[in-house]
Amino acid sequence: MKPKKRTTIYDIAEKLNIAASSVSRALNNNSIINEETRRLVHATAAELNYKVNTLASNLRKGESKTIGVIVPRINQNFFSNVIAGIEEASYKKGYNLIICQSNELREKEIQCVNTLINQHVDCIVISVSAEGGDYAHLQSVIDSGIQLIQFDRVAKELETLKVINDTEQISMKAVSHMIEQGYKRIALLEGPQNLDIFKQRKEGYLKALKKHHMPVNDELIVENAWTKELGAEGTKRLLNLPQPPDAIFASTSDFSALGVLEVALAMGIKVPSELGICGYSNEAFTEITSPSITTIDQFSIDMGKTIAELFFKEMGKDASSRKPKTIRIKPSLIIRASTNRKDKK
Amino acid sequence: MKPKKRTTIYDIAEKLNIAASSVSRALNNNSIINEETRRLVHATAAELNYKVNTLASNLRKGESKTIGVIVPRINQNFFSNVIAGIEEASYKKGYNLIICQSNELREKEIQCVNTLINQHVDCIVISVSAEGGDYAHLQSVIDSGIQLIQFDRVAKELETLKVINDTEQISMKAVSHMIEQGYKRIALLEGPQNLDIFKQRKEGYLKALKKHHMPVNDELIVENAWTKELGAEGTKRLLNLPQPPDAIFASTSDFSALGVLEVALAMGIKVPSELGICGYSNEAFTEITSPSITTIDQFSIDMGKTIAELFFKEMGKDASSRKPKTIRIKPSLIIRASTNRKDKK
DNA sequence: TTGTATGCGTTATCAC
DNA sequence: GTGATAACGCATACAA
Repeated sequence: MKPKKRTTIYDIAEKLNIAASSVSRALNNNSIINEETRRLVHATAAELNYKVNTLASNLRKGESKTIGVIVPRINQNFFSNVIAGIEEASYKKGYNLIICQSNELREKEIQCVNTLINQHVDCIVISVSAEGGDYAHLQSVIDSGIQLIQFDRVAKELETLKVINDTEQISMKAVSHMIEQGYKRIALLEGPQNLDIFKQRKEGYLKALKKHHMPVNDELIVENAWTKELGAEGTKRLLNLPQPPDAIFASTSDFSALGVLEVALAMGIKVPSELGICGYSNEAFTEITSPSITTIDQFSIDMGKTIAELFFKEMGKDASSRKPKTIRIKPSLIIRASTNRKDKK
Repeated sequence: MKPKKRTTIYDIAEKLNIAASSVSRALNNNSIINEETRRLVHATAAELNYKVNTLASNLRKGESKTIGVIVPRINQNFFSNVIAGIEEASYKKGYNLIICQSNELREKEIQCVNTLINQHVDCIVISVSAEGGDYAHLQSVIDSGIQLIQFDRVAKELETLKVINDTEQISMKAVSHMIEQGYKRIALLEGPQNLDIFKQRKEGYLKALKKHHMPVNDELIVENAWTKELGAEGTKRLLNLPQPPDAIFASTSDFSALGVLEVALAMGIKVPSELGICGYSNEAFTEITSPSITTIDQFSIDMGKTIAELFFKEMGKDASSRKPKTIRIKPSLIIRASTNRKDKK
């Protein structure tokens, strides 16, 4: 036996001897419908266990009430928090989320974009993969008349809605904080420079040094150190220099900061007295390492909510009157033990 | 100007002076179609930037190629890992994920279920919220002919597909391990007993005690201690008993285990020599606390993949020939410093 | 207030 | 091989 056919508005109409359109109206509490038929329709719908077919409804209405989200990895704290934020805000408005992960691969990202366009989502929210390349696929989202919102890792050349952190400024603040703590040779672990956010973190680092009239030392800048392992590796190199750094800004992530910490402890280097460490993202574990790690909170859940709210605010406007717009969320420097050598008793 | 109408198969048909049905066939490389027209259609489709309307296609075909996932919280390590696993496996098969979070609320969970039924998803994957109550809404999923797969937190009375851990067994193993380490008074932090998984963890604890002929002591069992804060609170009470425990099995989560650790350290109690601690879930941070925390790895990403594979395997069968089936994934005890007092030098 | 007719974009079933 | 046509389930313009 085949799975039983689901009841439609026609089944209800037939049973009540009225037109399907009336059923539709009654169900949507739409036009001025007789209270009695409205009641009857609802009762019968419940009785027959009727469920709207959102597919059909959306097809007819030309909207999907769905937001597509593409992130490099779903199971990364920052991203899952953003997603949770988007979900919370959009659910209230009756919107659903379709989630895809690009796994940091351009090819998969393109596939995801196409799937979401095909699904006729009303909006695509994306944080681009690290692989880089051109953004023709994102342009085609815009061309399809679908609202595009970039967040965190954005392609800045694309004129879209963007929700980002004030990355450069907070990075500058973090490095300035280390300088004020008396650190003299501050190293940088940097991320892939084809992503703007990592460029900006580096820029903040450079500006802080400049502002405090400190020299920029290329041997203190380590490329592509954005995992715990790469961070650890870079740290070993740094600490074995003739003139090793006395602080490290792991601008890529808290994971690389953790790599730094582990290497330092293994080498018997005292944190924060001999080496200051600052990470990025405020991962849960930064609070509980010993010493705890200074880091930057990106307010990821808020970011998600902001994204959803931005979409709903811009939703009404039709494609041609859309203006690019950037919302900046001010991150916050969380000073912990790993850079705090002045307040120590 | 309204957002420009998207091109349909009719636009292609018109341009090539053939029937829309032929376009459809060509696009799907379906029935035996002339190679030349096939080529032409594909070329024109690309030229006009044609994108299928999955909504329409799905409506016609009566399937959605979509899997709905409901979890208490998206941004919780275990769940985001499971989701990542499901995504990875189902993406390959051309399936999309719609994600909802119940926020541990029964009411929202019911809403999520309804939304997903309305969306005509092909399968609903759920880990039920802690609030409990009856499972009529899940029954209605089954009644709608939608495949239902429960994981981790399952309602065992419902005859559905289930993917779970061997919870009781691994809990027993964890407690046995502590006993073998020489701990004599082992306390339990337990979770909401309306959820089977927490019942089973307790059961494992009890069985381990029994097996080793150790007394069960009710004052060593703390109810509802499933956050870091509640874990800490419970620990304070335990450690202030006339006869305090010398080990704590934080069966609810690593977060409560962390609460235990912090309280112990604050009270100057040495871990593991004076107090053994075992958590649950293998959160990233358990590896980097000092001492590192013994815990249980649930293989969450594998669990996600298993769920997706199970769905695809059962997919062909129609609703009436579906049999309940439970797949058990063997978790693994990860012994770390917090319970290891024998191997110490 | 209600019914009739039509279309959303596809695909499947016929004919030819 | 290809074309015409109906149908998926719903919502709306229009008529009544």
